[in-house]
Amino acid sequence: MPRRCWRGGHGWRGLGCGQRLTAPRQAIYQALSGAQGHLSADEIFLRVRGRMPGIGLATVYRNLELLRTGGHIRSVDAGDGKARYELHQAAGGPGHHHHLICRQCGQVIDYMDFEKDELALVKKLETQLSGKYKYQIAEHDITFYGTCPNCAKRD
Amino acid sequence: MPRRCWRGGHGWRGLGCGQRLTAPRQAIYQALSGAQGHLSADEIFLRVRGRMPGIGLATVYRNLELLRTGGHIRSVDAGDGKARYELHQAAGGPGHHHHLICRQCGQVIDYMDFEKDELALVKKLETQLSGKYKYQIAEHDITFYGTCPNCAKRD
DNA sequence: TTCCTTAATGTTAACAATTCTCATTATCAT
DNA sequence: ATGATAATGAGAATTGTTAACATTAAGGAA
Ligand SMILES: [Mn+2]
Ligand SMILES: [Mn+2]
Ligand SMILES: [Zn+2]
Ligand SMILES: [Zn+2]
Repeated sequence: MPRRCWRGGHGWRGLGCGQRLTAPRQAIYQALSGAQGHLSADEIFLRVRGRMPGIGLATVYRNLELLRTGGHIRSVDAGDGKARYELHQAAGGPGHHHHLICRQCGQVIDYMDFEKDELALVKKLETQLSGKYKYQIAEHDITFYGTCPNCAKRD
Repeated sequence: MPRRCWRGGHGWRGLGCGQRLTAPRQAIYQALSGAQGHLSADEIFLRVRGRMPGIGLATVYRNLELLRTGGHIRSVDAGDGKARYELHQAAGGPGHHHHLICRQCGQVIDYMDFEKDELALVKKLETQLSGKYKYQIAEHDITFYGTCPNCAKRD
């Protein structure tokens, strides 16, 4: 008979029952926690490999997916063909924010300049859309695209 | 000496100087124009190949990129690993709208329920961000993610 | 502690979307 | 019509990501 697990042995919030707290997993989490977000899988791989030479790239991908579905991190598309990751607020990341992305160099800026207005509109839209299209809305994303001052210079 | 081109020979808005109006290019544009948006490169490829059996997939990719940088189309990430494309408003597409995407099946819904409120907020944000970060902001994207009624049923 | 189940790992091959190479074709300014 | 060269089609190559599989090790039970 399959033994049920009533309390997770380790204390990591979001790591479900049966999921183990391994060294690579912690290292990948710390890599994201250390640098401020928007790292790609291979950037994380290189950083972790500094302290843990034997780690495999597949392990990085596997754990990023696990952390993502576990709600610890979210992925960001900077338009350079590779997924980028950042810590969620609840996992020690920055607060709720949105992105300003340079179409030429891919720079990603976190901004939080909206306060109440934005939140109010988002709430209203969520209610309206949820009712009209019968969607259960889980999250939203607001992104502005443009040219950063650096790229504007050599244009 | 390189001859300069003062007026494009053909009349296609957005096709720059030196760019030629070829049959594949027109067919790809029409494929997007015919079906209502959110087609992937290989979906476009298959449709165009119906009327133009010799076309190559690389040609589709090349022209999608050209149409995109020319401002005729924009790409949408539905989360299924392949880029999807839709006509811009000015190119005969639907009006300015945003997206509601199902995380499970990838369905993309165009919505336009926002009217003035949203536009006002976006304008305000654009001004504020542009000033604060010295970005030239070209476009924005607002997307809500969730579960469509179909996927919610078999959950 | 020791044992056992099985989640997780590292290596490697496989994959799918996209881009590149290059010889050939076709557009269009002259 | 002609010539310069943008664009094409065929296929190989590249890239980000996932799958297979034999091996290791986390952590609950005894
Ligand atoms: Mn961010
Ligand atoms: Mn759309
Ligand atoms: Zn830039
Ligand atoms: Zn769905």
